[in-house]
Parts: sequence; structure tokens; C-alpha cells
Amino acid sequence: MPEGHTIHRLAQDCRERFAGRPTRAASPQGKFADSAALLDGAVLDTVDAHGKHLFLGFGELGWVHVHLGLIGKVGFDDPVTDTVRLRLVGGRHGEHAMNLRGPAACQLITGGEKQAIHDRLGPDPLRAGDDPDRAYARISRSRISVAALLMDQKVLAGVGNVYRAEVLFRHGVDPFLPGRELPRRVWDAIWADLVALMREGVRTNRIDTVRPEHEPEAMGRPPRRDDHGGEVYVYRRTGQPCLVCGTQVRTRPLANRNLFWCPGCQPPVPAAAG
DNA sequence: AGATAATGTACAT
DNA sequence: TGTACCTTATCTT
Repeated sequence: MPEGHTIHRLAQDCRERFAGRPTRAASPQGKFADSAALLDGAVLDTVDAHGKHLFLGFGELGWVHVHLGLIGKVGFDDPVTDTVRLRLVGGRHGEHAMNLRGPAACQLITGGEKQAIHDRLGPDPLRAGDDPDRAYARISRSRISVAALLMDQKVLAGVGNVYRAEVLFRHGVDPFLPGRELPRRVWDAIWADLVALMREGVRTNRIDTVRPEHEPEAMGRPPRRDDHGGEVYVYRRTGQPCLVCGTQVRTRPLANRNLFWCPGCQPPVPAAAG
């Protein structure tokens, strides 16, 4: 279940359970077996997250770089199976366990390699001090649609298909608007909104984006019950009426991903003069 | 800008 | 048994 909030939550969970103590490492699935053997019993001293990348620091031994990809998942204290790429067991009395399955990346890397990853990622709304101006500098120069730019991790780190669709909806922005036509004040509002939404996402471990007045109880509609669990305006609501204006939510593949939007709330705007 | 491959699970048919 | 998926690297136009 991977957007940036998932990874930052994972970092927090790993820190709480394992940091500062020797940790057992193993790879039942086998692909990480050599590195797990090297790390087994070492102290996990630092946990870091940037966008959708997680870094587990083992001092001189280096960092375990984890990227969940589309299907990667982490379970805590769930039964081990033969698909577990990395298993950590630690805590004061070895009472905590983590099982990583199906990651796109799980490799032992050096500090230099870790830095190279940070260098190619844009600012992350969940990293304190990250600078939204760096993202806007690229957005405001681009003819690419704002929907594609928000998913580009070099521009902005951590936003995925759900936050992309939802934040554009919340700000009434046409997903096909070229980045260079996105006004500065709208970008500033989007960034501030992402900071708030994604922090809440870390707290609750899911994505909720509907405002109080559109929540199921307030509108007398049934709560959303799909595999993601959160309340959203447009993501995977194709053909259903928009919660705000009633227009049918639309979908269209864009750069290999399904884009969802409400044509009523996110109409195209004429290009600004100049 | 598209097509493809990789990984594991859950849900639909 | 098929298909979708909160992703991205690596090809070819």
C-alpha cells in the first residue's frame, strides 16, 4: 500500500520497534539472503524516509534501501511465509517482528548511494524543511500536464495516484492544465494541503481527503468500502456522482496510470494572457 | 509518449 | 483463471 504517507508511517513504526538495538535479519524468500546474513544481529541505528523510499541504517554496514513498488507490503507480527523478502526481529526482548513482501527494491547500499537517491528526488511534503519552491520552479517551466507532474518523483516526492487525483479535485484544478499555467498561489495552496493531508495519512495509515461536510454521515450516504478504506472524492469513483456537484466522475489512462477527475468541479480554464 | 517487465495478493468470474 | 493494483526502470517511437 504505497504512497509517501505509508513509507513515513513505516519509518516511524520501524524506529519505535527496532531502533537502537541489535536486530535479527533473515530472507525466507531468498533474494536478500546474503545481505540479511551480513546484517543479522547488527544495531539498527537510523531510519529515514524520502518520498516512497525507506532507508534502514545499520551503522558502518550501510543502509537497507526499500521501495515497495506497486505491490510491496509490510506486515508487523504476522506469520512468516516463503514470500517474505526481509524479516526483522528485535526490540528489548525480541518481541517485535516485521515482514516485507513483494518490494520493488530491497538492497544494501552505501551512504553515497543513499545520497544519490535523495539527489534525484524532489521535495517531500512530509520532510520538515523541504522547499516547495524547488517543485514550483520545475512545474512553472513545464508544458507537461499538472497531473503528470505531481506524480513525477523528481518534481515532488511522495505523491501517488490517490493524493494526485484528490488534491487536484480539492483545488478545482483541471488535471490536463500544463504546469506552466498553474498559478503560484494555487501551487502554494496545493503544497500546504498535501502537508496536512499526508500528515494525517501517516497518523491514520490511510488516505482520507473528504471535508467534514461531505463525509458519509453528513450526506446520508453509505461509507466507502473498498480495499483502501479511506474516504475520497474521485479516486476509483468512476461513473459515480461527484459528492459536490453530482457530475459523473471520469477516468482516463495518463502515463500508464488511471487518472480520476470531476469535469464539473475541475473544468478546463482558458490559458492566461501573456 | 507508449509498451513492457518485475513483484504478491485479493477479488471477480 | 484472469485482472487490477496507493510504482518505477528501461526500453523504443
